[in-house]
Amino acid sequence: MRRKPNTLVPLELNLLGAAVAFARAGVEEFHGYAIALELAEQAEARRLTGHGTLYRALDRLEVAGLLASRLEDAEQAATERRPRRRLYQLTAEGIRAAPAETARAYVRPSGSEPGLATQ
Amino acid sequence: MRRKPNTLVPLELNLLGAAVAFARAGVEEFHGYAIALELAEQAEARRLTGHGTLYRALDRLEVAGLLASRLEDAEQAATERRPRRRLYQLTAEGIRAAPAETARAYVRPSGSEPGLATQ
DNA sequence: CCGCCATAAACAGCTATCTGCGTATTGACA
DNA sequence: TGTCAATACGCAGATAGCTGTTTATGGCGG
Repeated sequence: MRRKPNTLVPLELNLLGAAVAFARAGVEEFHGYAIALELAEQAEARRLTGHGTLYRALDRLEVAGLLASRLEDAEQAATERRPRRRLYQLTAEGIRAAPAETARAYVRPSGSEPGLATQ
Repeated sequence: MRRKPNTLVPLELNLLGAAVAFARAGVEEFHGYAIALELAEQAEARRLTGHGTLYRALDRLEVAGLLASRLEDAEQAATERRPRRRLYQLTAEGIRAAPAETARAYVRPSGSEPGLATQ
């Protein structure tokens, strides 16, 4: 797809928007599978079958410095009897890179909350 | 299946035999997926579709005190980029409970193939 | 001896992340 | 403008372990 430097492909914009939406909702960190479910539920965007595309896009965003990731606490995963998650967080650069419309485009009005729930 | 106390069902005997075989081969600890692959390869026993049956049988053996398990080191799994394993080990009681024939039955000597052209 | 029922086994699917491979798309350049 | 190459995307499946639901089976009471 020979990408133009310093641009984001639609899926990346989408994910960045999702990250902003999470942040607005007070969720500092999110993981790939959560986004996969979200996208599947909204039936929006691609199917992301197998989630391979999604995880690779998240990787790219991290490499680009727009997201930062850490592995979740191992004990947490163990007590909840599930695989360990990789938790992503918006960086300052990521916030800058996400245009307002992108975030709005993702948030998709259900009732539309005008005020920003901070932090 | 209303089991008679202090007996093992075939699958459990099979797993116990596998554990003995591993121990004989110098492998102190093994994990469920490894056994699943082993069984699938040998095309022996049941299909164990989804591995659910296998993991439940391992659980039963642990509850019965014939196996002991621990979660693998989280860093180990992380550096190898795979889910964390549960590592099983024979207990003294497990060794006692595994009759010699069971172990031999599992090991299946690969030395002698009577008339079968391998494929 | 036969039916009841506890439970093992089979089938299906979830939770998470990641890799390999073929195809589609797109930016760059001639 | 058309071609080429880089790369995103979609599909498939690997890696591990675990749960829910139905079906099969075997021990035991009557």
